[in-house]
Amino acid sequence: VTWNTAISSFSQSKQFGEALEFFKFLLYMGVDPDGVTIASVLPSCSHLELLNLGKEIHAYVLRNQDLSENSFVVSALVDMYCNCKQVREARQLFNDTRPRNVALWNTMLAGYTLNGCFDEALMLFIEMLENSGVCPNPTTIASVLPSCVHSQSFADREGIHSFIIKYGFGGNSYVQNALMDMYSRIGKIDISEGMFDTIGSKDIVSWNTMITSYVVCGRHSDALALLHEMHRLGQQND
RNA sequence: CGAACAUUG
Repeated sequence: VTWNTAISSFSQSKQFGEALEFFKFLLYMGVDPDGVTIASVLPSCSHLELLNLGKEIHAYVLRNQDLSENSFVVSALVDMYCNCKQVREARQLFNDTRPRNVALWNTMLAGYTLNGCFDEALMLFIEMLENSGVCPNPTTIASVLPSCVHSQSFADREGIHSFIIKYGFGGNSYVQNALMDMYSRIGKIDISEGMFDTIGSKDIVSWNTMITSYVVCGRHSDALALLHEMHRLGQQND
């Protein structure tokens, strides 16, 4: 338990290397890791793209009934495979896993989006809505929105917006930012502008999204004005 | 008690 808190504090402060070092040290000491340890250390493999270590951990998980049934562990494994560009492996694991909770679906959707498999992401999203019995949450929406933007075969961009409102996710800042980004990418920057003005708590991503939207459509003076306002309000950026 | 997934760059 003490070890787990050490590992999770490492990985939550983005010190992935340290988390892994500590994990290896624990194994060396003969401690056998539980589900929390595994789920805490896997994001480190994921972000550092250490596929081989991730596979070793997967092998270890397969040898242990409790670990294989831990939903946190399975999601973390799927995420690790996606971040290492092993979408096939991730999907395999996803297919073999039951029951599938929201986070597992979210992980798979985000993985498809990350790897540019936009149509697959949308297909999976539809499958989730139709026959999974699992309800989407704001994370689901924020994972799948970029795929709506980039997929050629998805035309109904406003449809997804009303869908979001219907589910009551319109107030989530991740969703708001993703929607702003979507509208500016399809050339409806006036809608992005309107959303930006009504967002109560603008974060760095909101500002960045709006500023770069102005830049890409050639409204450089608006971009600069917004940049200055951001600095005036004391936001961070780099 | 503590652990996994998301939006711009």
